[in-house]
Amino acid sequence: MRKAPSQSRSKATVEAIVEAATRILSDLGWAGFTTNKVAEAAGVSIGSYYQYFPDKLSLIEAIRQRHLDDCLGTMRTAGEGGKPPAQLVEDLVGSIIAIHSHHPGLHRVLLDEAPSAETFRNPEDAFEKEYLACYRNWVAAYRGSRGGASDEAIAIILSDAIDGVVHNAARRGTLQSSAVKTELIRLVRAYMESS
Amino acid sequence: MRKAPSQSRSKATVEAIVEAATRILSDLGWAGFTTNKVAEAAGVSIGSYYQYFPDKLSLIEAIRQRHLDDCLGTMRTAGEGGKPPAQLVEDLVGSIIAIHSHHPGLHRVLLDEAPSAETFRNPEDAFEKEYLACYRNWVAAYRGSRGGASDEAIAIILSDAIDGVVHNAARRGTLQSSAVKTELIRLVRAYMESS
Amino acid sequence: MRKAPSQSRSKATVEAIVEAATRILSDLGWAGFTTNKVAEAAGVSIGSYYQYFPDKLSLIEAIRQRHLDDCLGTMRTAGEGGKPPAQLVEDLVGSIIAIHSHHPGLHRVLLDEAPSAETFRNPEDAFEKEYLACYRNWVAAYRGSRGGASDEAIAIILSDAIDGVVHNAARRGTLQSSAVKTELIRLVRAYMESS
Amino acid sequence: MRKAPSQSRSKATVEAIVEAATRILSDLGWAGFTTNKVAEAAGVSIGSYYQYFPDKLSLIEAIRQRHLDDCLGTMRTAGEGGKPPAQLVEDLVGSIIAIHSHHPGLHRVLLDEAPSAETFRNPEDAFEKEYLACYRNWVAAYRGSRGGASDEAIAIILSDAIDGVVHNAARRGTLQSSAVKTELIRLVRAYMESS
DNA sequence: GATGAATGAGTATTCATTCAT
DNA sequence: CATGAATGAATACTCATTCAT
Repeated sequence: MRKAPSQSRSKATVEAIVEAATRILSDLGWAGFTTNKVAEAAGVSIGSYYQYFPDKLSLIEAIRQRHLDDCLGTMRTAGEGGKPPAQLVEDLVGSIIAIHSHHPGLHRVLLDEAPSAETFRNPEDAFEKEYLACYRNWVAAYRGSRGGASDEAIAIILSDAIDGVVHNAARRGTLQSSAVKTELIRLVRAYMESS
Repeated sequence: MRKAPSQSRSKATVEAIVEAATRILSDLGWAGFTTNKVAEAAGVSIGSYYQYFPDKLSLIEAIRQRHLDDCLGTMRTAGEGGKPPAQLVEDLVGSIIAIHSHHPGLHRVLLDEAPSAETFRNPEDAFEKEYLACYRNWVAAYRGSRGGASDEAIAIILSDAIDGVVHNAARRGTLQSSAVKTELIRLVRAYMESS
Repeated sequence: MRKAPSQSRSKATVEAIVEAATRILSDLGWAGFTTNKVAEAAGVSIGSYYQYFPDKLSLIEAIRQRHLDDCLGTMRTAGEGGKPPAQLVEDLVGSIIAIHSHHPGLHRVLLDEAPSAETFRNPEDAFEKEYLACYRNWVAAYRGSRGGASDEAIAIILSDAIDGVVHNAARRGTLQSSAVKTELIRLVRAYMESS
Repeated sequence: MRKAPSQSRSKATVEAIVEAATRILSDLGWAGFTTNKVAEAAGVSIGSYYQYFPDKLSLIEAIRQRHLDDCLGTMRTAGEGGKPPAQLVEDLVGSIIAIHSHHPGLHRVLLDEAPSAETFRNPEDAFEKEYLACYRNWVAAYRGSRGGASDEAIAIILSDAIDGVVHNAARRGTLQSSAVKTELIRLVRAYMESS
């Protein structure tokens, strides 16, 4: 972002922009997503848009970031509190599905239409590092002292498999299907308990 | 595609266009991918391009289709010939990894930058149907007569999980890592053998 | 220029653009000079404009270049043919005044409003080098073997003084005044004949 | 200017703005010269800027005016005190060169990039009138009662020739070269003493 | 008087696509 | 069939200027 909104007036402006953008992206897709249209929908002048966002991409990134923050928040809490492993899996899967259920249309656009920044799925990225660290802790807590591959290798495979199942279900609009949740849980448990 | 290339000269033209497009997409990314540039790189006039492709999207789809055909081919053969289940998994995973290793740069672009047609991951799409059917057969062959979720539900989860692991590894450039293959095999086996 | 106009159709296009630009610059000044307006006035689409000119500045440069070519042409011929010095001066001054009389409004805009390229009055520039060389020859032919400053130093002062007199007269619209010509000739002769 | 700064605080504000503007123009050129940037560099809000300057052009004019005032000051004193003609020329040329040596980068921008007001080199303009009057007096004092063109015609030619030599030297960065000064003096003397 | 958030008209430039030759 | 000159709708982004606080 070009400039941090300090006063409450500007905070509202930024909020309105992000919300309008989410709506437009959801409803019209990437093709209908123009900075002028976003500003208008937000009830804000195009000039105000560029006070806070240096360009078009940075708005997409801001939206993506909010989603990533949600995911990270879930990961941080899902591992807390010494629950039994079975519960751990159910909570994690449930949370991730819940997060991706908020704006179903948005995810398809974000995944398949909007261009991604360089940092997307880049292991050097700060978010990716912390996200993976959460998974690593979670894996360590789950598997106990069983042998085999490193926590990190398992964390990556697990994270990517869940990512694939959840995102593709979101694309198909079947994220609410109970079968998806049940089977995903079964998948995770089976993998975690294998040798 | 606008018209099927019947003569051999036409076939060569189409081939040249698709190859040039693949190269440009790989090297310059979606941003550098313009129809005029593709035509020039293919040694063809822009007018000729539009003889064979009705628009820009159809070229992307043609490229994607080649990849999907590869995947389908693998799925068709991977399930053949009454191999033992353990072998079945190894062959499948190995083939999918091999397919995605051909143009590493291209996949990242296709996944994260290029827009997808409506048919992408659409269950109504002919490719999706056949692809899923392969998985279903494969699942049926593997699991035997165990109870639980339907073959279809399992096939979808499995396909999506593999998709997630393989595509994210391709994005990171770690597709050749042996840990990816080993763990992916373990994931599939564990899931297939669970209750 | 982005691309040389090879066919006669495209040559006409480029010509129409440059002419329309000259007219607009002359009539509306730099403020009214937009690429879209130029294209429209030239009876050409904005797309055609950008086939031949990479940006807005390059069109200004093209116009300036034509003027510089005129000046250079004059300098090349003004020194030819062993005329007596007195005649030399009169021909030179007359030609320069004539060149600047073609589009009186244009010069004021080009000088005082339009941005100049890096090469403007840059001694490293090819045009500047050749232009100065002409002046040097001319000075050498005029002064004979008199001592004093180098031909080059004299050429620069002379060129700059003429430049100042002619351009300021053009700005004021007094270029046609016979006093300007008479006195400029007197200035040049006096300088050339001084010790 | 919108209003004369009467209090000392206001004077300081105006001063800070003009100085910041000079610096920015010098360092970043006309392209980097924006009212917001100038205000920020001056440590003043953009709102305050518009208290003192009605628009952007007036700031440029203020900067130019300071330079013109310098020139006029020089002209006023250069002609005083019954010096011998030879001394007169040397003082005049020396002063003009000195004035243009203060901000070399600024002059190139002011001459070649910044747009000029309608008053620029406009004979109706008060500055132009007074400046020319100085030159006329100076010419009259120098030439004595020799015949020929009017004092005014000579004054214009002289002023423009000096303008050309000095400004072009400033553009090239050769204003400090002693040859420029020597030859310019020689040019003026030769012209004044001819016929 | 001072502030700085907000404004919005204005413009250069791209690139998929057409069609006369 | 091939060519490539021409098209023009569409859009990101700037920056001088205003005015509510």
